[in-house]
Amino acid sequence: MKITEKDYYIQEDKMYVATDCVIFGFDEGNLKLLIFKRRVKPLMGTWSLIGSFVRLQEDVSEAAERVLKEITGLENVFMEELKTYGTANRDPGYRCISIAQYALIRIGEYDKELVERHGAHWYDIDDVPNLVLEHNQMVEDALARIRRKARYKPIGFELLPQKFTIPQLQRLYEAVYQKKLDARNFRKKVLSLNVLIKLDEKDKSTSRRGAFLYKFDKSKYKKLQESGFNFEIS
Amino acid sequence: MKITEKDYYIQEDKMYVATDCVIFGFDEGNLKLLIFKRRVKPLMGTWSLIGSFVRLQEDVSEAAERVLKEITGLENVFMEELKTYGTANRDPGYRCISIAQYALIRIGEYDKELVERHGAHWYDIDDVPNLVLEHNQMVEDALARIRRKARYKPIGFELLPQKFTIPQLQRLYEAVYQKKLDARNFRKKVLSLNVLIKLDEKDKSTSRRGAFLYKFDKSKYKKLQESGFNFEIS
DNA sequence: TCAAAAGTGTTACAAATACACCCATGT
DNA sequence: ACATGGGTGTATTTGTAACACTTTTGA
Repeated sequence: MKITEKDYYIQEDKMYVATDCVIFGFDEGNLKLLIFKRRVKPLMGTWSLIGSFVRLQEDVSEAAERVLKEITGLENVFMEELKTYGTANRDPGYRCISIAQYALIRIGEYDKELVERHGAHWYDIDDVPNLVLEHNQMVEDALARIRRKARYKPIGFELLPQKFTIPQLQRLYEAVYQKKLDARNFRKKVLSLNVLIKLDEKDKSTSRRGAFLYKFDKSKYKKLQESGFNFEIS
Repeated sequence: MKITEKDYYIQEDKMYVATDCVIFGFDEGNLKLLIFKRRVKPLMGTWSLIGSFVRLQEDVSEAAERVLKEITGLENVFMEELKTYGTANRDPGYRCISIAQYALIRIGEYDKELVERHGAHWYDIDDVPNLVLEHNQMVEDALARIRRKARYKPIGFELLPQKFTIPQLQRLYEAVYQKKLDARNFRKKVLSLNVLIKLDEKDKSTSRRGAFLYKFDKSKYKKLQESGFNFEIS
């Protein structure tokens, strides 16, 4: 027996539900944020996170995946709910709550043409302009989240290309934690986690000597994500 | 200039937004959950978390506070967003997303008459019956959250009465972590956090000798909540 | 040959763990 | 006097933190 809306809920209030996406990338030692210029009213032309209204027939997470794919061309990206921004007066149009998500993506793997067509731009995380509504707050909250989370889950690793060097991984952690780490201690700790596979190739783009490339042992990496670890370092 | 709904949003979908509240308490060595019997259709008579639709003119968090007060009489309770349950088909009535919250309350401080009038009941956390919709999932997720969170924030402390003994605090942590802790190490660690004030009174309800009562140093306790700590123990 | 980043080990210190007995009191 | 939970100290282990020099190689 299908229960119809009319029966029970009709006297309650309906509202818009949106989802906004804080998209982090990592490049050249800097943590970066992908934002774009709004092409729709209201507030057309201002910088904004990507987002969308959630449709009746889609999950909230599907809406986030949809908009991410529309703009970056990416699918199967690490994405997680951040929190709900649900104050009554947050949207100047009509009552609308937003469920913010954050995503970690590999810069270089997204569709550049798509991004440009949508007026998107990567900003250094320390250099983000004013965004629409409370989107700057969302970015701050997402940053705080990944800074905490990086201490017990190998979350930062989602941001690197498939093959990466240990100094590269270290620069990522330095960007996330915003402090210099000791190279010996870092290497020791990372290798002790036992999820890296050393390759025979070297990356010579940052030094004459070159640094060995590594990749993740996917199954061990997954176990580590489930069990967590403790990554306090220098 | 007030922007009206009609201008921009009218072609988008609206839906119901609800909030459900996972309410934890602690008593006699057990972590407990407050649930109640639904008095409204659909699914009248089944066990359920407390919850409510969010109204157009109230914040999501206000809706959660409203329903918590209606049923327990409590205000100014520790409550935090858990996550959104937003699949398209979760509600048999009409599209409705729910933003789950979790609250930690002091058993004994809530209004018993109110609770009974609303058909509420405290269940041991290991003994929770089947709940409506995905509410069992919400409880599991909330449990996982507090178990993790108890390791770096003094979150568990919200569950104790104003005056409490160290063995009581230990039993709380044992209930949250689901393992026995070493009394000496526990005491050492807790006292080293430097947020407890020893009182002259003893609680003799659990032993002939009695255990000294303590209370929290509120300002130090707040600082600890902000800065976090590390509570890995035995 | 030199500049610039990669790679490597050891010691000192701090924190967590394991562990067993005496204390206070009501009955 | 005894049963029950409260309270205490130390040695061991584990993990983090601090620290400086050699290697490689393209220009």
